[in-house]
Amino acid sequence: MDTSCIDEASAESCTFAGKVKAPPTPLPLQRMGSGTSGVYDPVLEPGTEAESSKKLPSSQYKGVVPQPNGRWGAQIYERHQRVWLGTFGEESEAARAYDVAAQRFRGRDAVTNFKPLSESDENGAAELAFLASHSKAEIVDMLRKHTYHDELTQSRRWANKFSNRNVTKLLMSSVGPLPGQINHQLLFDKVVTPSDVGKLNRLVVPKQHAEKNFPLRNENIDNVAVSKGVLLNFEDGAGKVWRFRYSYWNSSQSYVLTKGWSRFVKEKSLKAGDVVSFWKSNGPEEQLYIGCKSRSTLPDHQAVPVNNSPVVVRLFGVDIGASMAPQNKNGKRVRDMDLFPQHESLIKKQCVNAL
DNA sequence: ATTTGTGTTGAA
DNA sequence: TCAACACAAATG
Repeated sequence: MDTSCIDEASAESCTFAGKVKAPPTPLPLQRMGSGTSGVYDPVLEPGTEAESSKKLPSSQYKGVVPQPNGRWGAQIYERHQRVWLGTFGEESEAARAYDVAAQRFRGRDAVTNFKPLSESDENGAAELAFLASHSKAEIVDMLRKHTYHDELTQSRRWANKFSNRNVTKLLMSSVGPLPGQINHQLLFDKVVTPSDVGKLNRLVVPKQHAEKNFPLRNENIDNVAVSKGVLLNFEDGAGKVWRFRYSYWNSSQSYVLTKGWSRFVKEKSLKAGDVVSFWKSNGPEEQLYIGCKSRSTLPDHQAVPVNNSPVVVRLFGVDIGASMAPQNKNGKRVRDMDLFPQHESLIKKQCVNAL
């Protein structure tokens, strides 16, 4: 594959790098793209296309394409590249495969063919958690091998032994709350500065995010904004609650987390450049969460690399860290996940398992 | 011999 | 981003 497009950094520059098709190939010209060409639905319909070995019947579903042999292929696009999701006998089956991929790749607001998963529904929540606990590559692999349903069912087995709340915590401890996708909404990330982890014992909360997410009741006394500050509780991935004093510093005109912050920095071994993330639960409780990762935001939390807490490793019944062995239960060969190179192997430090 | 799924392109 | 088309690579 195009290994030149492995990480975000080279994203743009690699678009077609190293693959330069010599001459734009003077192809047999006139070839139209999308089926919008003329009319395609009218006459040729189900079953009757037998005679037409010409045009393949386009699918009514998104992400589904016809195969020469009458079967259906599913595909989804990710950063200018097609990710093949496999072939299926039923058009709707391919459509469902697309839906699964779409929700894993694009989150809750992905456009789907059928009813999207809902966290409000018991099974929906379980499936979302399942999706969240597997890398894109793993999900795609399951779809291509048609083992998604089985694996999902299997995961529900052990999941039932835990309360939803605990499952949520465990998931967070392994991959983080999955911004915008599952039960927690990402409020914002901040790459901590040297002073955020230095002797000042405070974290500057970007004004924009502070005012939007952490409203501070400022009583205006005599035209002077006065704020006593408040205590905010944040839960980390391990379920530990951190209490920080949150206030506004007139001197520097900035919002800060002070008392309690240094302990967090110390325990998580936060270093300048690491990323601290803040989430809130979607429910009515409005619980706040905090987590951190080393270095810049990972594009896709992905399968958690190397140092997982042993607890997590056992959790999913699959080896999260070392992408599943390149072979499924059927013992069939798997064209390994050099599929989408991505950047699943970035190494993280303490922050990860501390999450 | 078939089927999968990649290469490519035009359109949105 | 997406799907249509052609056809080479992968499978049985």
